[in-house]
Amino acid sequence: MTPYDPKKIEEKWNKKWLEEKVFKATDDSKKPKYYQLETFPYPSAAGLHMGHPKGYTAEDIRARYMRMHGNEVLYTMGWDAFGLPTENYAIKVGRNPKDVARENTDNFRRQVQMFGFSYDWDREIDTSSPEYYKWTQWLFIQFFKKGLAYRKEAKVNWCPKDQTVLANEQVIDGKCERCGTEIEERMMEQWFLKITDYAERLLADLKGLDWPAPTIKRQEDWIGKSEGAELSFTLNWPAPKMDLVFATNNQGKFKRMQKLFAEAGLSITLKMPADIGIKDFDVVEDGKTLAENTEKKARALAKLTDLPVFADDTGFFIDGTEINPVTVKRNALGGVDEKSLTMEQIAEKMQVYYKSVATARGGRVDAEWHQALCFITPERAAVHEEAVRPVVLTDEMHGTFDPSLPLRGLYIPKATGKYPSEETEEEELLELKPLTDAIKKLFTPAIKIFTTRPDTLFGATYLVLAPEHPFVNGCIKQKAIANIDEVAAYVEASSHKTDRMRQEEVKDKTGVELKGVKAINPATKEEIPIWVADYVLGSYGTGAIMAVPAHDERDFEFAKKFGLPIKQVVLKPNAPIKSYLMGGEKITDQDLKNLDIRIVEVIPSGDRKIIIPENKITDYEKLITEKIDVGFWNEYIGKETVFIFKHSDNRTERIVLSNETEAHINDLASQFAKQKFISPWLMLAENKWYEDIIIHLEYGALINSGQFSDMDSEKAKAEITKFVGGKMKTQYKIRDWSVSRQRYWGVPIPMIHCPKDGIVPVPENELPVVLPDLENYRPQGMPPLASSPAFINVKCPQCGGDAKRDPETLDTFVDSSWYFLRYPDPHNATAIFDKAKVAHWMPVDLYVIGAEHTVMHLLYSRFVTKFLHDEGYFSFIEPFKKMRHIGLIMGADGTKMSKSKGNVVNPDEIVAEFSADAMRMYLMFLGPFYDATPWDAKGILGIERFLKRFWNYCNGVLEQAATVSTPANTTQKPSATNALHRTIKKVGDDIEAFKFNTAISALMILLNELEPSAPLAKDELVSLVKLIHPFAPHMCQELWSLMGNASYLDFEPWPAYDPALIAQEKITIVFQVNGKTKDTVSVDAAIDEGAAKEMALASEKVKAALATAGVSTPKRVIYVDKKLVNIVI
RNA sequence: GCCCAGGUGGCGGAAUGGUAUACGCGUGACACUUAAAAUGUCAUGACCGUAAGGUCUUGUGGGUUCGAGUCCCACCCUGGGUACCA
Repeated sequence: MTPYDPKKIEEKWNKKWLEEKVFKATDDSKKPKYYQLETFPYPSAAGLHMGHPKGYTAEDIRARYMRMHGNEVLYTMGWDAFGLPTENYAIKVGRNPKDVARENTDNFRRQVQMFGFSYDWDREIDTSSPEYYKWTQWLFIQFFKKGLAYRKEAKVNWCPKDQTVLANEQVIDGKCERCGTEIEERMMEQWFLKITDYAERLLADLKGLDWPAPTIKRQEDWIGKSEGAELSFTLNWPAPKMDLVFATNNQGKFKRMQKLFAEAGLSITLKMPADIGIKDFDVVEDGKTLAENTEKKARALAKLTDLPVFADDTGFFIDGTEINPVTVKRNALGGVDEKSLTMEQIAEKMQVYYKSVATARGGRVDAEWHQALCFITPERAAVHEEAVRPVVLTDEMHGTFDPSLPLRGLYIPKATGKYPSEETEEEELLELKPLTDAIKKLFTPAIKIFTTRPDTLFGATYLVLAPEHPFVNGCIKQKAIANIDEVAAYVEASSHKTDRMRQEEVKDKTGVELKGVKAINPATKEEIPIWVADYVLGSYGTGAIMAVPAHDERDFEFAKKFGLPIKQVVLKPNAPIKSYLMGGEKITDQDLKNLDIRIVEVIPSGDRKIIIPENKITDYEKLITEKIDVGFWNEYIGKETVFIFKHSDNRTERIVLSNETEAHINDLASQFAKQKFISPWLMLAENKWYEDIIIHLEYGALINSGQFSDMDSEKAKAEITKFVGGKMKTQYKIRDWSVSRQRYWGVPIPMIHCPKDGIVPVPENELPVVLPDLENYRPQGMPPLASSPAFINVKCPQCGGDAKRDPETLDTFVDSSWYFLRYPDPHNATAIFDKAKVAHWMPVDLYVIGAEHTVMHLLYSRFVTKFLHDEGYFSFIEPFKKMRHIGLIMGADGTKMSKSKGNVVNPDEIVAEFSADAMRMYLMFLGPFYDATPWDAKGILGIERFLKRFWNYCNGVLEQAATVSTPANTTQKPSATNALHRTIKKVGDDIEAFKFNTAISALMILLNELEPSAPLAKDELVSLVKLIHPFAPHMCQELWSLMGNASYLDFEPWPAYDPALIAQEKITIVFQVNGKTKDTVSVDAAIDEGAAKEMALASEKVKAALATAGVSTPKRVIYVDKKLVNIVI
């Protein structure tokens, strides 16, 4: 018998697989494609940790399994080789990061090759190679060209000692990971990718993906969509008198606007740019929405003057969809350069275009005419307003053409029903009313807030602004408030706070009031105070909130601390609650436990006595009135309602009430709430009921809300928003992706800063911008690349003048956000990939990834995919069809493996001591693939034994077949064949379901059954070897070869099973009495109900059990097919 | 705090509402051996019992069901994520 020598076998096959390129994936194969993506590792100096081979083994099993099912499998390996740890390590040891990375990569490659993973090594990629990062740079330039890569000021973590920016992960407890110095936050101009533009699609397209549900949820949470309303709170300030520049050079338009301003009753003097000496300002119209365009235009002008600026922009909406003004103009002009045309020519072309739109839709089309307004305040804040007028688009040309009003004659205003040219002056003003109103609103001092609970507007008792809100700045600058110093100091102090420090203050909110200014609640018309507090973030929504302390926890705490009014406006629906205040003393969960009760509802006891109107007293209410001392609540025990009274001497008393009173009591409770306990303006200072108010965030019937009282709060959202002239709005939490890194070991950002032309991308035919070798990689207050004149100094590709390269590098997440698109065509030197190849292989059919990467990497990869889809590179919109997660391998002590704990298991040592096959199989056997499981050093012995036994068994069968004249299958028991078929089914099902642990256990069970006396026929043995092959490929390939085959087992068909043979197996039927097992019998699978019941009643053990119970005839006999008979007595 | 996952022998873990503890580790006994290792055989949830057998047991307490680890309600604990997102 050949002894099992795994070292030799594994070395032999690893070498052959590599040299013969056995697993090379063919692009034009006729087999169905299957693309399996492996998380490409970050090659650290420490080498692979156990988590890598766990995930990789699972994928290798699947890859080999899929090949045996006739698929052409694309299965690859690469290196995410750029990154900070390598750079830091290189600095520490005084070497070049490139050399360090190469060594690490070599070591990783050696290790994964040792495990025998079936990669196509011809497709190996490395993000730090110029061949790869050329395309990372190219990708960045495509983003830039589409306006999706831009620069803005952003907060960064700065280590003053290391003179560098740190990633969030490098900041531990507010200190630098390496030197322990307290980090600072600095504002720096950085590159961003505009992932926010894709927020809605990134959210919507999650539907239908075969991903773990928690992962989908985390993506959703990260995108953080909130639907709510934007509401405007006017201030008790007069509209300001001021000079205002209107962003137009068109006399007609200007005069018209002047008229509207006068109509709005504003004491504002409008000026044309020419009036203040500005001849030309840059009117770029390439924004996305009307509002964005308008602001862009306004900002462009504002750059040239200190005066406040006003701009507008217009567009049609048909069926609620904006006809993008840029698109419209582009379509209308038909590729002709705008600059070569006169105003009249442009107008004419626009008319023709609109006419064609109307004609295309059948002549007359209902539409909306939107006019976006933007006001740049003296503080340089942008305030927006939008006027909407319903119109009918028509294809009839009408009236005289007015070049200043290009669209007149093409629509009929709904307000007047006449063509604009036929309107009287009064009619025209009527038609323009929404615009006048919008203008009026725009210049009436007001604060916009975003809320998800517009239904609680009547309960908004104060406003809170973020310290960075422009209005706060304006108040300080214009000395418009009574406590300037206090507010300025607060703003100043919070600007020095790090986000971390803000977080620590969650429990203790700070803030100051803006004294001398009040806002007006648009619903109640009452004046409410305005506060500045850093619990409101400047970066979300409008940077301002309405505070509804009765229905928002943060507002509640703030109101409590500063004695602000709390007004309840939503009734709490009947629901259990956990804790409450009673008699000034908090009842804890432990108290409830001691009382052995369950709280169902708590009725606030007001001023400690319940007062019931005399004429309404019923017996039960009388009972309550008499009994009540401190408080009471009711709860349900079993099916009864119990009233519990708490008295001032801490005595509790319980009275059981019948069922029918329950509704009555509840009704009573809600009446109390309305009549007595919920005062419309509950002031902390004046009212000691305060503590009995239970803030809640639920939906219910509105109270104290004027005409909306009694309305359901969900419904009231839209109604109240409409009532106060707000608009429904969707907000996202996701922020744009910051990609600048001020470090060396990454992809150089392919941009050139020219003093004349601004930011210019490196021409694509000059890519890659190669990362230069430097003398010193240490960042010294500036990015390392900035210190290399040879790298930095460059000629501007546009003007040819002196310019500088961008000295920063890209976040490594950019490298990994597209690597799966490179494997289909890894060596393409002329394009990022060949479209046909990507169309063939993508999307990824299976991606196995650590649960720790479920947010960033996936979000970025999906974003890049959608972007390239939009650019026309492929038709799919999601990169990863199916995804599964790896659970961690923990140390033997059940905690995460770490050097400091000394519980790290080194894969090299395990392979040296046992074998690669044993390690692969043991990793799969440890526990469920998705769960974190501890590495038990002894457990692998079981796998080693199994492999040896299996080897010996196979060799035994083969020898017997060779020496004994009778064919092996004559000695075989039928049950062995049946067991084999049962196991073929089980292993296949389990591999499909990622249940590798139970697949292996099924194989062990089979071997236990086969040994020692149930040999399989030789062809059956082949099936068995194939079955184990994905788990232990070296050994199985060797066995296959010992059987005299020259081929590779991976391309042999997966064994089929015969369901009829599985059905022939004996089954065990259980006999129960009242659900307790009394007897088991082994029967043929063909047993029917009658026979089974008969056998059960005939069973001695069942008879004995019946006799003991003194029962002769059972009440019922239940039969579960092929499972059990339960006799109910 | 909120969200997610999970609590089953000495350990890792198995179980479409149907024999709880498969499979493996460990442990014990035995066989082989001069001996040890390796290998093989048997046993191995707890308690009571000489035994036959019985009782209990899947974090806790209830519920639904002929029957619950599995479904429902409440609670406790552990792990992970998140953090003032209005």
